[in-house]
Amino acid sequence: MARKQGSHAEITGPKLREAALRLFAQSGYAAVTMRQIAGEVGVQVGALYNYIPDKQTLLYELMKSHLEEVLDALDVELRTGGAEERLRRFVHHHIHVHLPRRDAIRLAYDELRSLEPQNFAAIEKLRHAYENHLQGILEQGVAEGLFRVADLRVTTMALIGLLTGLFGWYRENGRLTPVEVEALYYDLVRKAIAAP
Amino acid sequence: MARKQGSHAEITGPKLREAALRLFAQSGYAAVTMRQIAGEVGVQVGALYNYIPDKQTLLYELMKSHLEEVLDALDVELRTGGAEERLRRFVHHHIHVHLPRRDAIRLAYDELRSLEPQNFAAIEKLRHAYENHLQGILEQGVAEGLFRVADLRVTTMALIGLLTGLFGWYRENGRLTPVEVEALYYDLVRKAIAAP
DNA sequence: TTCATAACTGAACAAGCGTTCAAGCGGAAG
DNA sequence: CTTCCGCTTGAACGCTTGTTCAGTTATGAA
Repeated sequence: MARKQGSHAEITGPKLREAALRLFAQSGYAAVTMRQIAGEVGVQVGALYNYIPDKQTLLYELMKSHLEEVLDALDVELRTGGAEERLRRFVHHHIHVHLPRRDAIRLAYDELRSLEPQNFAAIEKLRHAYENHLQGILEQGVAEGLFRVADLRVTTMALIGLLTGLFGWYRENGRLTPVEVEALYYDLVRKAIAAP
Repeated sequence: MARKQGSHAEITGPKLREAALRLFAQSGYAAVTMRQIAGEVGVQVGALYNYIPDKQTLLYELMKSHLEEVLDALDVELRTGGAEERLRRFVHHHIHVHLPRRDAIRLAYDELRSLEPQNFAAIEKLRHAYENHLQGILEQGVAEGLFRVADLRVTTMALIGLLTGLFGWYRENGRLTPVEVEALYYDLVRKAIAAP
């Protein structure tokens, strides 16, 4: 029977994932050692292997659970509405979900190359699902005559790049609040694809 | 007296830099071993150290020489012209210089974290110089009444993100030629900041 | 209080790391 | 042809890597 109290498992498990996420995002998967992670958790290396089968699976699970979480929330958010309203919600969701999770999105974009082929394929699929949400909104907007998009795929990828670049330079304690930055980014996106 | 023919130095040197650039961009600095690089060059590990003092300096020199090259070319390109013309040349230059050098720009953006503090500071400076070129164009455009920019710094960073995201997904043998993709990206940039 | 066992320690493992260097090869200079 | 030396080899160095595991600790259940 599983112990419910007094067990460290329910502390060490999350601490391990937090530390790994932070360190992987900061220094890159290959540059982080299991001993570094153990040090942050406050435990010896060997103890980590009560929670994960190996380092590669740890990376994969971190990326997968983040992307699934974000996609689930997005599905709900975009269920209804016109193209303009859905675009606004997409930008809002993208920025507000990721800003407090900068480490997670940097993993999802930078560390694809550190995944073994099978894991890579699974994560790539989730990333495509995310891109396709935006692409669907653009299609809808074109159909509604609200947007003008010269090339659907290129515009989708360009806007994803625009929105994701934010996490490379934004600083929590900088000049602008998340709300201000969201308004500025939405304005750029909206104007870039507005029908004349 | 330096040998001019029959010496391998003038073959091995460039081959080393090419291989290192490719492998670093592909797998990340930390994940690439000196033995892997030597293997690609067709030489034993020890031989590499006739050309570089150590691995870290190799990374630094690759990033530095790429950025300096790009900046020098940009200085010439943007010397004259109105804001609209200079913006067009900036986008043209950015895309056409980097597309055949995808590895180099990925290094410059992804591997900043692999640099030791002193090297990091030097590279960061060059990156800022690049961003400031675009920012100068935007300022000029606003002064000329051609562009409308709500926040100069945010717009600069957003557009850099937009333009740089391209190198994450564009494929040489894909559906679109560099010229087509440049036109599409320029259109997005132009509309995003156009004065009404 | 006793017992079972989840959680952790501490040491060990083979493999691989960046870097060094004595020794040898082979083409250019004399 | 002989000498010289830039370039390369092949082995070695001390250290770190991810992972394993027998043994210890400490907790909740009985």
